[in-house]
Amino acid sequence: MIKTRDADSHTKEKIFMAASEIFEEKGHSGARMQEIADRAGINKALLHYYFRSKDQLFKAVFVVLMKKMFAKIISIMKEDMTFKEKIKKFLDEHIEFMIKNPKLPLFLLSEISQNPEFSESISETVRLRDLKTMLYEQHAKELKGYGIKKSDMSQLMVTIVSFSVFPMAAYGMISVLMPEFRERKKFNEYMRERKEFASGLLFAALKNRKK
Amino acid sequence: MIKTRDADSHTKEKIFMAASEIFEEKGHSGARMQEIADRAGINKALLHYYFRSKDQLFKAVFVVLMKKMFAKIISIMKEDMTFKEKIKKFLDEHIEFMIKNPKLPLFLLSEISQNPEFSESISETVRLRDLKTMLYEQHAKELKGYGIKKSDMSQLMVTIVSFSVFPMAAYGMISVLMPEFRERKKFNEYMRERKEFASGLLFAALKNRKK
DNA sequence: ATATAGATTAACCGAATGGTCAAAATTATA
DNA sequence: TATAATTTTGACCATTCGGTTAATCTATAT
Repeated sequence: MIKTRDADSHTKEKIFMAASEIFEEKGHSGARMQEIADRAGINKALLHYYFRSKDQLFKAVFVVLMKKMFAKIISIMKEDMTFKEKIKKFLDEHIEFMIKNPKLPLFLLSEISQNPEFSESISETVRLRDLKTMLYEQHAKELKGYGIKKSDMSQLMVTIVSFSVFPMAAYGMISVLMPEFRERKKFNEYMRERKEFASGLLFAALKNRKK
Repeated sequence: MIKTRDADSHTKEKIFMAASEIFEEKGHSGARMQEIADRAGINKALLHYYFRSKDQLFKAVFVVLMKKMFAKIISIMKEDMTFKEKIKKFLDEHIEFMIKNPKLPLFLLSEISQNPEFSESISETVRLRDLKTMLYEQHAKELKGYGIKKSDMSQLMVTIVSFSVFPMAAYGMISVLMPEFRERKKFNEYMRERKEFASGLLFAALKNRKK
């Protein structure tokens, strides 16, 4: 077998990065192969040489971005900490991650909604079968202390994620309604304040909840 | 002037409805004029007869859907109630509205993010200049009682909206991670439970917040 | 009945788009 | 250096897509 030269992975990576950017910005149907080629600085035919079709290129990008998004979440949830510590760490790191990848959340939400057929390839990729059950069993005492039943977990988990993800996904809308956030720096500041606000709100409520 | 026959407005409305559905499902770039014509049961040329171009048709639909989404929010916020009552009513009616229009939230978030040039036509359309300031002045005493400063309002408002909007926008993702919600009925149930959960969480926290 | 204006359609157009192919260029191997 | 394998490119193809046009149809007014 002949070895691949370093140009190989290099080019493939350039394509992959360009594709990630374009797809994140414009989505699957809005992206153009030509534009991806241009940004990668290569000929369009090369796209099809490395990735057979637009769909396959998209799928490759999508799966990686999906993993990227969930990797951190899952690893934090598996660490050896109290529930409260986990949530705080999650808010901190997840918000920092999204500040570096601001278009990612909305991209993932949109594409998964428009292409439900990816569902399968995702649940294979993102291994977290039943995160909420796992978490509940792991922190049963602490959570019961907060007055949280197992049946509350879906509401709780979605709420926690929404604290960080929603403002990021809704950035466009927010910056229209609150023009002070058109400046990206101001918005990032806002997101960082949100770490404290969200965990403060959540645990103030939970503290109050136990009877 | 010759009067328009009933076919006129009827047809235009059929087109508009078909376009709304298709655009909501697939977004601006994913939608096809032919598909819209098919769903409306008319010839493609008629689309261009009533609305000059795809962009204009889209814009017409977008503005109306945007109004539809904000109309209720704004009217509730202007009613004569306590802040707490407003929030509860908002959660109730907004969630019921979204159950009837499940694709709408994600569609608006996506399109506004991809076409920031709509910003202008929106801020004209959606009149709520500075809702959070208005609300704060209206409920100054009540909010101060909760320990909320004016500077907390952006965090608070986004949080309240996220309670209802996020799970709806993230339905695709949620139904992958929590397969029990693939059944739309179960998910709607979940959303209705959320009314209580959200206001419960919020006001439990606020109660705890005042020192 | 005939003329008129608006509504609707089939057929068509040009540009854009995803994709292919054979040749050229580059790199690795013998 | 010669040869084989891989990478890269320009030119090209078929299809899709938004949009146009001229003709047909329908209803109303005179």
